[in-house]
Amino acid sequence: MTAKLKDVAARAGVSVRTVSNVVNNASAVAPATRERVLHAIDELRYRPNLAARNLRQGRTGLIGLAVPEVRSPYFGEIAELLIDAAQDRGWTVLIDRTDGTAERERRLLEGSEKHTVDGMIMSPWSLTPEELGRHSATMPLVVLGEQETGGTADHVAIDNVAAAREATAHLVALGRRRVAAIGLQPQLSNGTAEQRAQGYREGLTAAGLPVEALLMRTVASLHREEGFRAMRALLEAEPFPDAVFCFSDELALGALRAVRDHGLSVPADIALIGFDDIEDGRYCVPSLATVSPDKRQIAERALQCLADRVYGRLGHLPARQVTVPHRLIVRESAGA
Amino acid sequence: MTAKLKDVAARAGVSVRTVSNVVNNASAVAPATRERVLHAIDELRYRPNLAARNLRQGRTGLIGLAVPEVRSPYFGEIAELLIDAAQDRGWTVLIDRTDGTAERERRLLEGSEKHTVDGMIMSPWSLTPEELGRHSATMPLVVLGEQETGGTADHVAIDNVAAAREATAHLVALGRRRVAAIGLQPQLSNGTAEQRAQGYREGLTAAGLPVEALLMRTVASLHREEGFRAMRALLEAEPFPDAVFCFSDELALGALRAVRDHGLSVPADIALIGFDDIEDGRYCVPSLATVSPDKRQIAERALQCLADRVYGRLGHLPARQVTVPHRLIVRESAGA
DNA sequence: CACGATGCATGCAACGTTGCAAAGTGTGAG
DNA sequence: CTCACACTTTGCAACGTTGCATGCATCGTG
Repeated sequence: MTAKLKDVAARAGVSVRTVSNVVNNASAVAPATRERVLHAIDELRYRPNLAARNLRQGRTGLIGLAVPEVRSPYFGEIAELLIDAAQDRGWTVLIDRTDGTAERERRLLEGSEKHTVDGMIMSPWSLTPEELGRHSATMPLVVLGEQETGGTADHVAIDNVAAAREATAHLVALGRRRVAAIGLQPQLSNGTAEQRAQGYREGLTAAGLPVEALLMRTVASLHREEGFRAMRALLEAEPFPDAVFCFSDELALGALRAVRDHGLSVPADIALIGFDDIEDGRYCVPSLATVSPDKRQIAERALQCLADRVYGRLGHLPARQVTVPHRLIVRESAGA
Repeated sequence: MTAKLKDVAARAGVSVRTVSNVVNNASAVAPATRERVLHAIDELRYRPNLAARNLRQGRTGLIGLAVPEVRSPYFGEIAELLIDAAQDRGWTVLIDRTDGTAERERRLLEGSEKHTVDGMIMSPWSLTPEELGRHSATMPLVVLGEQETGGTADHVAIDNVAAAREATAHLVALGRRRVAAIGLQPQLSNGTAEQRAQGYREGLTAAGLPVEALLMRTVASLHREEGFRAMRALLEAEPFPDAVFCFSDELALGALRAVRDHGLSVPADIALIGFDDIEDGRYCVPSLATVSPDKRQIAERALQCLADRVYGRLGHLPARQVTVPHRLIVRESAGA
């Protein structure tokens, strides 16, 4: 059995309350007493029982992070940054994976109401904005990568439309005329893909190029396989695109492989730009041009929003929309 | 304020205790009563307060997972599999990142004694076996990827020596005579690198080849950059190696890039084999040969061990050593 | 009909901590 | 010498849940 406050108190010859005061250095404690208590704590290897503390205080020190998948490089990096930022604020992060299914996303939001976590950061995939908004009434919620949600959930994201427009514009600036897009997901209520598609169309239109349905490929996920599959489909139809804007770096890596398998060269025959700036893109051959969201700032701002809601009066703040900067990183795959 | 048992009890016109019985379907409850209680629970949107439950029961339903980094593909995949396996057992996984520093590893083990988690799974990097053993006395601990630890911690790992030997033997079987190794970490107490080095040496010796110090490169981490750096160093000295066994796929991906930058071809000029079988290796160009540990089984066995310790009497079982199978996957980078 | 067995429901206490209010101690000013 | 005041310490209650023991019907059996 582990030592508890009572044991420490007995050992140090003071009241339970005084030990608690020392542990939390709340209220004034005489230096001599503090010394004695600390010594007792050390001797008995006392560790506060978090369950009891949480019960008493009504907070758990845990926040939930729900992402479609942990192993994806993008979410992995985001998760790591969030954990750091959380630690600075004394929080521990509970990571959960939604697989991108509406059912798991819903279940997590409901489960998060079991007082397990003080708040939740979610990167939704299938859930409708309305549903997200409904839950934010019950518990502090920050949504990543999604705009325009009802309710009181805060939102942290980059300007996806602008980012996609810039990426497309860059490909056009290279002299490419048949710029394809891989990554549309019309079946999802998640608006991110639609925003990037919108930016892509705007980029083409601004350059006076037509928007061709045949150059826009839908995918079932943002994984390499899907990029591979979509690129192969593009290559089967004549004429080829001479550039492709992929809605994620992983899609781009899959596409890259398909182009090489087809005996063509990147960027000579087909230029590629991805999205997310994952580490792999910096080391593959050729290195991958990409749109780089400021991930550190995403993590920082998301936690700031959450802290405001958890410590401020819940529901008092209106929903906030935080836009984080991004930049286009030109590497070999797009003519660097 | 959220509803509690008392509120539900009042609503349903029964005692608090009966509601608790319904929630946990413990003890017999008359169908009619159960119905009434469930209805009240639904109306009030009651959710059990985990902090209170944990305090009462002395368990938290959380287990800790400490890995050097979350964003690394290998640990990301392992984490995901562990989360699945944990969920099957009603556990939630709390992921923590150690950065591979002894200080953070130590802090996590100590922190895990705050009754936050029921047990811990750790992939140690810098901590000495003795230190790990010491903590396993206080809390159920399962160690991944490390052998020969004192104390009562269980160990789950593949046979690293054999795996490295096989990888080396394969390169030799391709006709390569100057087989280098990238990934030694003599400064670490973590034994994994040493075991792989041992297997590498055995593989060379078995083929009648000399073990050359100049062909064995140390690294500071298992990241791409380090693989890149180490490979460049190997290329600067004449004569080149004609094959390289990297102690991780990430090292191999960095090395691959260095070889290409140097104007050489993989596998024609230099064959490469990595370790871990991460997803990236299947899609890069050329695809990466690798040693593939059975990750699913690692996760499954680790959780089995932990469950045995948490639910069985702590400390009653002697330390167990579980060896999980692996296999060599030959892809383009090693002559497929 | 009496009695024990069974099924169902309940009240009390406790898990380890902290908020609150108040008690005790000592110091300096009036 | 007394009183006000600051400093330090304390006891009690409560957070929401479940283990334990027990009460109260009802039922089946001898």
